[in-house]
Amino acid sequence: MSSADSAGPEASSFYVTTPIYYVNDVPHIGHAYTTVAADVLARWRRLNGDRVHFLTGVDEHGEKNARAAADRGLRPQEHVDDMVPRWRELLERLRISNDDFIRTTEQRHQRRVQDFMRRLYDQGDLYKATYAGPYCVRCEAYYTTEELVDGELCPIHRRTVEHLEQENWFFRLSKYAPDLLKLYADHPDSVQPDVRRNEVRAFVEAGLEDISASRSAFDWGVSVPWEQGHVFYVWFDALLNYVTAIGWGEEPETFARWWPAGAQLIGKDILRFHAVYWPAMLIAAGVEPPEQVFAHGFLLVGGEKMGKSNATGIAPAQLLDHFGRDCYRYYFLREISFGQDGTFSWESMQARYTTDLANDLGNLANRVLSMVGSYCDHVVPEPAGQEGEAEQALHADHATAVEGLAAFDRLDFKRGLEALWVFVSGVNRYVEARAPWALNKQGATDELGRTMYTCLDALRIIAVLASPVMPDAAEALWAKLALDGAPDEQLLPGGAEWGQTPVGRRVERGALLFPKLEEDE
RNA sequence: CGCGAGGUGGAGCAGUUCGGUAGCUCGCCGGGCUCAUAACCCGGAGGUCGCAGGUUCAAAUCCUGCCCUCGCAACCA
Repeated sequence: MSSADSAGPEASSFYVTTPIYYVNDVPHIGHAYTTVAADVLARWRRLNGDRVHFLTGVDEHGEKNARAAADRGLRPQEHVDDMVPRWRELLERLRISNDDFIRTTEQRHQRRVQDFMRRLYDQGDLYKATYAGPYCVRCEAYYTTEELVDGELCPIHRRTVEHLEQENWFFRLSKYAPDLLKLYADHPDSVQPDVRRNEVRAFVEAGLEDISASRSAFDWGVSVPWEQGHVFYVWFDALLNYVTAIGWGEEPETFARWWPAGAQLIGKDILRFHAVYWPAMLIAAGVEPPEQVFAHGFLLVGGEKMGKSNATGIAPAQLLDHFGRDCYRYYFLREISFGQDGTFSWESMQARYTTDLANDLGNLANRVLSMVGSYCDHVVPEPAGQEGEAEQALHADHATAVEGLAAFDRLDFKRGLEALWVFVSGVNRYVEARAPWALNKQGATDELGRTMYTCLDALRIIAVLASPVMPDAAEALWAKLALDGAPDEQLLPGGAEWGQTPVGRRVERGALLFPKLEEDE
């Protein structure tokens, strides 16, 4: 938990990234999953007073894009320009609060990639060698003969591979194995979860080979400045986005402010690139590795792994249309342990919506506001009367939520949301315990005021605490309570403390926060 | 002996680090309340914790063997 009593109130900086997505892909729930998690983390850190820089973007280079462009009769740049908007649309629909969006075709990126790579070149970490073998264009990868299916098909795409012989520049990855092992040992947080770190450590311990860092068979990439006809291998280009976007080599102050990244979120499929190659590149260039690379699990659909390659993707738009943005953001983080594989199903999403959002939270807001309307003439009453056992129980639930949400710091969103819901149901229990309808009948005005004030105040706190995950609902609740400012402008821990709801405001019951959905499909 | 993860009431999971009443969500059954989106609250039934041994006063938790599932195995969101 962040210490509230540390002397220096100056905000710490936190840089969070998602992978840059391959423009040529169709956005699916896997992409959205990583992006939402990063967004929640970013919003959570902001809520806790950190200065946050949140980066996402797209990877536009590589032979695959060049070929896709050719198929459409377009120049590569025209093709990627045409593809980028749908990625931006996804961010908007999910209400992602990224501070920057990088495209690898941008000049700022290309220039800095060249500078970075030249540095490795100048110090002898890149050397020229011939690489030959079966090559899958769609993977942009060489395979060994044993890996091929039926001796000629790419194991991923089941397409015929090509035989390629290229003069490539190689990066002396093997040289940095000791540094990597030291990194894993000294900074266990640098690769998370632990399982994943063990995996990469075992991989590195088994011995590293150097990896090719350039391609000469095509030209859609960042050109190698010291050799005509070569472009950098797309992974070197892509990984460097994390530092080029914050001014590496050209804006030292900006760079120093954000780097090293506090959290780089990835899917476990690209673990090796981010937990081995990436820190090795940085170490080679004399740059600190990120504080944390966190690999989440896969979303399984009907027990099947989904991914961009096997195209079993489900369109986020379909889910967003049906369940809405807040539910989308909530569902995946609440249902699945971040870091482990998890199963997505329409039914479980429907269940989460109905139970957690409509019944527990939405109905709570509605019943409280309804009672304030009937019993208090729509006005926030004085918290008169005495606190009793009911309030004490509620305070305990509140503490559970506040403490439990610190799990977000460890990217354990599921635990954090579980804790928050202890408080949500705690307020429902509180309503039962106090039975405002009975107090109203008895004419126990003071007790009634205390009760309704406490409920409204609790809703205010819930709006603040839920705002990183459900920004829309948090705002809607905020408006109903006639509060000033916005839920995400509050700061923890103060913003989630009791007694800050102003008395005397007129509150609005308004529309349901989460109306029940038709039980279709 | 390639590396790793996992097998817990109908479903999905937690608990296994530092052995000692097996917990949660959904579902099911019963009760309560009536402010609320047939919502909310309380209680209950239901488990040989993959299999077989072992250590121990005591094991889901430690040890051994086996079975099953799933990832990774060099450049594949």
